[in-house]
Amino acid sequence: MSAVSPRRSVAEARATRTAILERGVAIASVEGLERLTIGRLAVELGMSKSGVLGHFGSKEVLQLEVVDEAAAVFTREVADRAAGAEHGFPRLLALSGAWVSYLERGVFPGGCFFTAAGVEFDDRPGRVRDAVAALTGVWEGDLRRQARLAVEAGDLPADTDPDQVVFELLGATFALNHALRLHGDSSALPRARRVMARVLGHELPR
Amino acid sequence: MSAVSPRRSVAEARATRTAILERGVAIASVEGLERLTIGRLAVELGMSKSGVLGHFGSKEVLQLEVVDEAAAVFTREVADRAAGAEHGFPRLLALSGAWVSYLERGVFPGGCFFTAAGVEFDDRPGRVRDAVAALTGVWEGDLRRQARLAVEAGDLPADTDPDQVVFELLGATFALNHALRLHGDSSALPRARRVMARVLGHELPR
DNA sequence: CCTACCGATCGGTAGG
DNA sequence: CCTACCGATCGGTAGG
Repeated sequence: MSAVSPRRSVAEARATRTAILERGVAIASVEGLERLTIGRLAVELGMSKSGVLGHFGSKEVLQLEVVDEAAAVFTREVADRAAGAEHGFPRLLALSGAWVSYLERGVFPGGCFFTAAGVEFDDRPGRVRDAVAALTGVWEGDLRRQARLAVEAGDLPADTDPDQVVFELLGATFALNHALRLHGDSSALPRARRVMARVLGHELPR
Repeated sequence: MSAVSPRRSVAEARATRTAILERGVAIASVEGLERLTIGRLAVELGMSKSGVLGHFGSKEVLQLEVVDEAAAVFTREVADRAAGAEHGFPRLLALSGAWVSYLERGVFPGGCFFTAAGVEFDDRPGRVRDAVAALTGVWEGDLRRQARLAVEAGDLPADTDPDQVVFELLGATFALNHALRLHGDSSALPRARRVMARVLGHELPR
């Protein structure tokens, strides 16, 4: 009979690590990356604190890995859903629709993970802040690129500022997340779609 | 000779209380209402923990008073600056301009207090969440009322949805706060003004 | 992966 | 307004 707790196989260790990160993303989206504590993860997963910590070495590394896991979820639930659309205007439209759908579906139990993490860490220097800012920046850069391509292809007016487009799409999702989470007001969903449709000059796909 | 520390006068106690709240608002805007700890306030103000706590009785009451103090600052720095404009369209325009100016001036050291508090508490039931949601709701209601008056006066198109106007103004300020705080990107200031000017059909006052 | 432990800090109380 | 203290929890380490 093999021992029950110590010395798990590599595959088992990896499964444990995944379970920690998935639970961590859920906790952090609801209560923030700071309230994601090692002891709490340990209790919820039926492990010891040092068992949890052993996978990461420090809380900061745990936070960084949770941020990366959240980015993987966002990519899967938003970007990948638009991957079938051609670059430029069709992709921009598909990304916008998938972005609203991601909030509508409540992919993270606490709303948009990156909205929460951005506000939580924007004034705290460190690796977590840098990671959140970089990932957000990549997403905004992707959108900007699609907007630029759409202008070049003549699908958006020639005087369209791609940065302005990204700014307005971001604003719509922030305002939507706010209405849904703080006020429980789902009537903001068509409002967000309406803003995006106006910015892009076209109805969003569902 | 009167004693140096215990038994302050009523006026002195009130001054101490004000100092605690002002420091508390600053800390909370940067690091959040949760990291606003009694011990930290005590150290920064050169007091004992129980000296700080004695003014409020519990951390939750301290947080509620800090939220109220932040609301007073917001009223002074935004709403009051537009109080000279007539109700309806002029007021809506003045409020929007003052709102962007409030973010540009960096009234709170950590950016918009209510954006931060809203995201921090939106998924945590309790009195703090209720207070933040209520204050935000009052502000949104004020804006909606001015938008409605503007429609009734014919200053905004008759088919304008006041809720949509408020949603888009909110989005502009959320996106602006995000760009300023997370990316240090002040080029978002004219973008926010541009969004608002389009929503209102008129340039913002400075 | 565990137990056992560390110093630091949390919110809060007793008593003056 | 203070000192002195409480139990709980924090991140993290030693050693297996």
